[in-house]
Amino acid sequence: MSNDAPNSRRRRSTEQPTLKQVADAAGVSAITASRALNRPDQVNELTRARVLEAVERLGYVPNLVAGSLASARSRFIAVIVPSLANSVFIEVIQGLQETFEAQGYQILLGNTEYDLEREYQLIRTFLGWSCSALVTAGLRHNEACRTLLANCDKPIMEVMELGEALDLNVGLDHTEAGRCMARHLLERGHRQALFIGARLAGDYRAGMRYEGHREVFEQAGLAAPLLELERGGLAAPLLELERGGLDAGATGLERALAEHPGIGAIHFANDDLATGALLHAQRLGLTVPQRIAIAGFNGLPIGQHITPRLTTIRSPRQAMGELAATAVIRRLEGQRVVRRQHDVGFELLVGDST
Amino acid sequence: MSNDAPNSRRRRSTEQPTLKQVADAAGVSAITASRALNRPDQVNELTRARVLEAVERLGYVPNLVAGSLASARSRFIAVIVPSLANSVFIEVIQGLQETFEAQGYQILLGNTEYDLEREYQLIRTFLGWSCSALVTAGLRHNEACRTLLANCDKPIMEVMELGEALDLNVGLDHTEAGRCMARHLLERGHRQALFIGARLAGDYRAGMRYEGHREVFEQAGLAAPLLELERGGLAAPLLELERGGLDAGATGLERALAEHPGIGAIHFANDDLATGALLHAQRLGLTVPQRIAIAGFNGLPIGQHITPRLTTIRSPRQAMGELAATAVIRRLEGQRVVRRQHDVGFELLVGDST
DNA sequence: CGCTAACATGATAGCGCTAACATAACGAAT
DNA sequence: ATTCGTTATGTTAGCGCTATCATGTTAGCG
Repeated sequence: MSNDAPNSRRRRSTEQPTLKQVADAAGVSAITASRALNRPDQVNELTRARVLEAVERLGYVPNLVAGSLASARSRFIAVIVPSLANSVFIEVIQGLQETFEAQGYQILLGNTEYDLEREYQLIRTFLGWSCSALVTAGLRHNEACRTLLANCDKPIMEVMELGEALDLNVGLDHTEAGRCMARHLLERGHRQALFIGARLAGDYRAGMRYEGHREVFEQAGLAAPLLELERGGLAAPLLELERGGLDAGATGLERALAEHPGIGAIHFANDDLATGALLHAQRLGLTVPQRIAIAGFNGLPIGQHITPRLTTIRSPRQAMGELAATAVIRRLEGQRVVRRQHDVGFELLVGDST
Repeated sequence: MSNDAPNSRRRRSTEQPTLKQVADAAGVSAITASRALNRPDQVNELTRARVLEAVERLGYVPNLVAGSLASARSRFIAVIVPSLANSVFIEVIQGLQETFEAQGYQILLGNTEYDLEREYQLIRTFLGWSCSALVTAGLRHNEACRTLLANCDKPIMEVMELGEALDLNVGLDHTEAGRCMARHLLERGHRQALFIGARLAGDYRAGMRYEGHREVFEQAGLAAPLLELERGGLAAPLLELERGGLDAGATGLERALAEHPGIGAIHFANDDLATGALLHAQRLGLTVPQRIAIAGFNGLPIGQHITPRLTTIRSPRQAMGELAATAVIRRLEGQRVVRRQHDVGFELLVGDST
């Protein structure tokens, strides 16, 4: 039928039908077929029906790579997190994914493993895929990253924490969260409180919570000792933390009792550690909160199911993802974004462990 | 210098430098620059150095979309899971991601939300991105999916469970796991055991475990009652399960006591439910395992930290992801894959709750 | 009846890269 | 000197799609 002259340099890879073949089958030009699929309102209804019928009949699957190249748009959203082992990031990803997928965007997930150089490489790769926007967990990047992000002229969304953002920012104030819990401990009469975290160089948001905690205690004229488990960055080989921190929490409690005999309360950097410690305290026969008070951070379900119920701080993580995605989508659709920065806040859950 | 005649139809979108510009800057042809970046061994060392220098100087970021179109390869791996809320899938994803990323592959994550039609749409999209391979959680697909997968001529890896797979398969035998736990319960003298699951139509692997459980009990001449919480598919709006099943486990215990007064043991479909029930039993003052024995499935850390320690079955989920990725990579690199099917097995963790 | 606007469709030329083939230079083997 | 193989590089022609501009067709209007 059509021009099948065996051109010397043909190199079609798959036998997948192309848009051209669909168009021929429907008796229209390629561009009309393209419009029938991507801009239905620009095409006559009957024409469109014929194209869709041909698509169905031939089993056509659009080549999105070619489409992206031609249009220089990709509907990819780069999402970069430091870890998948921490449920906190998973919940944010869930919120992002749900919202982006509903609008036809595809997430490209990158895991830096708490390595800023790795983040840079991921961003380069994702830019190479002409992603429409980038979402990163956290505000800390290395110099190369920051340059790349600043020059790429795409929406950048930084989530998890608030601060001096490159572009858009949805998160919460971790220092304030630390202050909040510290005030709660003081209110409950705990004058001797220890903050326990792990690898604060990597988990720097926990470090910010400690700063808030310290500020409050020092303003009250009290000491604010810190006990850091597995010091160092989170990129170091994982030990106890690998399994979610429950073991590390137990270890933390032991070390607290040994190294800070007078301590009456422990403010843990997260609920995993706090839960591990609480369960361990029960094994040791220590009453919580009478002998030792325990506080956490994150508001994980498990903390609200154990007895005594864990005092902790909950942040709306899934909502954070949803809000972030919504703001990015607004921007992509050309609407002016009113708020570049959005504080999602947090909630003190007063349990029976303090 | 070069031909800058203003062609009428120019439509370069970004100001990003192209490979051609890098090549010009390095004084070589575009293809040489391409080879310098992608096949370093095919290019003279000095030439390559000049190209890399130009890349650095111009801040060139390769356009992977164009590269994929030209080569009809994409280094994308489609990974399709039914949910991100369940840590079980996250762990598999972790194993996959780690292994694939190390080999330069990028994961495209899709979430079906337990909807087989959604799975079909995702697969179409991912095929449109010329993904190199597809990994799906589970063996159940609808007809359209199966057709698409069978005809796409790419490695297909099905993980989580073992059975009649389309291509490659890494997983474990859930029916056997159910049998294993049932035998354990019988050994411990529990003649009156109830299986509690939730939404078994969606979580059909739990249904398989129940089948194994039932088989063993019935062969012993015993009843194997089933209590299904929130009956229906997992795509239905989530209620208690939303928060991970701890609440649902408590509810399950209550209902078990009310509806099956004589029951002495409960075999839960997973550790979330079992942990929720165990903690609730403590609140109710029921001794575990004397008054009621509790078993789970998954081997989550929390189950091993509560008192009494939860009897459960652990499967190597991260390793499953790693093995699956390794097999897919082998296939992609043209090596013959010896085992199309790999049983990763499971491990009975005997705790103090049975 | 001509003029314009709105709609529907098509021809052409890229998007930025790489596969396939072509060429050149050089030493080793015949 | 001729042939061959190896290595390094270049020329050309796409990959499959869509942006851009052009054209045709119909309706609306004074």
